[in-house]
Amino acid sequence: MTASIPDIVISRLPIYLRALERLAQDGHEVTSSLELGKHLGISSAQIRKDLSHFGGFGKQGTGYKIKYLTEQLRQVLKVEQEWEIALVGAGDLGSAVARYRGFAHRGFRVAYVFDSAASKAGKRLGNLEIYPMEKLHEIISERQIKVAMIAVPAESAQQVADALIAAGVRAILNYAPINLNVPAHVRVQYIDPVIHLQRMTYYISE
Amino acid sequence: MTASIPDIVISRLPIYLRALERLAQDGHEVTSSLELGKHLGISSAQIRKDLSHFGGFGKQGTGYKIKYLTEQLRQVLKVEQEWEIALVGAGDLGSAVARYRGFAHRGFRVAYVFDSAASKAGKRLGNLEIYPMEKLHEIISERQIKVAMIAVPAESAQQVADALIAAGVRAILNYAPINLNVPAHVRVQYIDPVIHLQRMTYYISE
DNA sequence: TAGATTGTTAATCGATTAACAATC
DNA sequence: TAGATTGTTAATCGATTAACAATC
Repeated sequence: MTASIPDIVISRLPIYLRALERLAQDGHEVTSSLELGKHLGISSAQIRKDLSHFGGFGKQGTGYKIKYLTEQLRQVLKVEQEWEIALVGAGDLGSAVARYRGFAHRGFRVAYVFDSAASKAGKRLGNLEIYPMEKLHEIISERQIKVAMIAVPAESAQQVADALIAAGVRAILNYAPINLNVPAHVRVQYIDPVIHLQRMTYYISE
Repeated sequence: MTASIPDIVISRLPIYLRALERLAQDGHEVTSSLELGKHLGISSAQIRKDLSHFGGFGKQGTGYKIKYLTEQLRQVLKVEQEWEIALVGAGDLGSAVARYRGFAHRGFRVAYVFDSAASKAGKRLGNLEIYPMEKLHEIISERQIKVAMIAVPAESAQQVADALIAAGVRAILNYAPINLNVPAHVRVQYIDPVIHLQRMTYYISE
């Protein structure tokens, strides 16, 4: 615990968690680093090494109890309880994100939605009220929201990020196709489908 | 060109391209590895090293001409011309993806949409017709579609992937929260917002 | 017990960075 | 020319893998 754990290790834990949940759904109760590795295209040694940073979760000869390992990984990642998320942007993309049912049971819930359009303020998105940007600081700081998603055009993404951070947000998932400048205590992740697509076309030959 | 270029290098090129396009939009004509690196939080040495895999795109003393470097990177990534994309799944998420305007001018266009629901077949999504799954093989193989996106529930994602690959698809962007098993000649990328969120909460302390 | 699989060490492999000659 | 920045080499750093003793 003294030496900090490489971020690349942290980045694989959610993948393991997702695979474990699927194995559990399929009725499995126990798995091994070899089986998990085959599912994910990762070497068994890497999985064991990654997990060993946090403790010995398995048993020699038998492997890992799925339910137990799942609980442990949830604790490590701090997703045993639900984080309330603030979503900024209620356009096509923001609406789809707000309606996405995949957050439930994985540690997150979209709890507040903001949009700069005066025409949208007060309207509803599913069972959520859309708040104007003027309310952002008050709500986020009072409710101590730490996690946010940005689904606004690239041009306004940076200023939205600044406002979120000023209100206390510590983790931002940015759907706008632009790099954000943030202080060191804030984490940012990006979702840009084009980046992924461009990364694959390189390999497509005639 | 004989030694294959590391995938991690390829994965950064779209990021560089996106930053260059933004600089161009902001009226810049020239940049340097140092400036680009500051924007992206990457060392200038890494940027120069990455680019040098493909040729000398800059000039000592002055840096890189943005327009020229942009063209070169587009060629390397094979996105000078537009790829037609097949989208499978026309639910909330698929609809938002189909309507997303960020593909234009970045090398991609959603050209065909498929959905398994009989109720949706023949309906329109924007200006695109929704085809039934039965048409998938015929259309994708005849039009030689090589790139596809999957926006169906996790339970059916693998069989959709199998069908796409059988029809000739070589690159899949998967929005379903599940790992796909694909043959070696097919590339897969994943978009799962929860994975990104879980990767950040680890770092949030009280 | 015999077989299987973990956790961990050491070896290998690969990626990043520092430094600088080349040169615009 | 003097200053700046590239492209590239060598050094450093870190991550992955192989191997195996420990042990269930």
